[in-house]
Amino acid sequence: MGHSGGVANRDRNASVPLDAASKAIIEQLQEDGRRPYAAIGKAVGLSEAAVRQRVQKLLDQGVMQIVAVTDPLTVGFTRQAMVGIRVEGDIEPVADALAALDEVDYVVCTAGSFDLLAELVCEDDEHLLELINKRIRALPGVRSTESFVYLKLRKQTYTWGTR
Amino acid sequence: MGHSGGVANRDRNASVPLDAASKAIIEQLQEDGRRPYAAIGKAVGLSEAAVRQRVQKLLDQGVMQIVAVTDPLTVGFTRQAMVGIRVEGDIEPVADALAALDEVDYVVCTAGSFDLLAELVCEDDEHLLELINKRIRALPGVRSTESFVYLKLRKQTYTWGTR
DNA sequence: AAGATCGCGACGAAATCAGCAGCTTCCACG
DNA sequence: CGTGGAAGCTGCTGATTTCGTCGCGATCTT
Repeated sequence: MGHSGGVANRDRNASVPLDAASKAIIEQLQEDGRRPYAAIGKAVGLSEAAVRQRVQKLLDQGVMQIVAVTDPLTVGFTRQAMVGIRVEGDIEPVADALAALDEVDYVVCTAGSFDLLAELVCEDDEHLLELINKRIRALPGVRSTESFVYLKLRKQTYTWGTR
Repeated sequence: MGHSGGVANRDRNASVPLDAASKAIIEQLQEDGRRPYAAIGKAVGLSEAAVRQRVQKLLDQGVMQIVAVTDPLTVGFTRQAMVGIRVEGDIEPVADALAALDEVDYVVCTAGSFDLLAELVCEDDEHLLELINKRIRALPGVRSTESFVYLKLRKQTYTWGTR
């Protein structure tokens, strides 16, 4: 796929333990992804070089990524939806197949009345319909799906900090 | 709230028309939010200053934001969930109330068997339980909720490009 | 048609980044 | 205990990038 790979792709469940300094660095970059290393260093009490090394390592490890995020509705994707999926048999291969689709930007395994949730980004209704009916429901192991078409995005933040 | 505000907070439904150059710039920054302006300029055929001015405008307009994103599970939030909510009466005030909660990082109005979807980020089970039972279900207008606790994040990308 | 506005390219000054060497700390191991 | 090694931090230097500003040309405005 043309994607550069998202968080949790490198070490799937690595659960890298983060010390206080790295968490503080992440919080700084959650506020502004382009904040200079020196400014971050001043805020967290490290030298500029140390911050740079840590940031690079966090990126390499896949713990975080620094990217531009947009509201898809404002950049030409007029239809978005969340799809709840019930699977029979192994969930993993279905999750993998979903993750391989370019229009799917988010896949999560869940407990509850769905086994998987996937967020879809489409150009129009026709595209969305084709994706759900022809490609997602056709995946082996998919028992049923339920779609929630997005009407309005109300909140989208990335600054939840760390603990 | 302590949040800096997400996409679509400034001009809610602004739908700013983006020309090809701005779209190309956004795509560059979706790959790497720290890519230098000069490199972006070379890729999209503009000068460094032009890229810089356009990026600044896109940020000011709220069309995009450049931030660090992480898998919350790796930074100390052990419990995440999506909550589907059925509302009676106006949806807007409920959406506003949800958006005001710090633990809620994502709120969207949907068509389908839920009126709203909200993503929650919590520190532990107790925190999650308290949030759903005491604060979300107690909101006026909330008829019922259904929770999907996250077991494993499989894909999370922001590089869907533009159209 | 003159004037105003907007976006872009150009350029210099200042800030930032990248790589490297040296130092300290902390363990593991003999 | 003492030593080797790894990891992390700092300070340094040169290269790169960012930032403010200016002038130009195209497009609108009146």
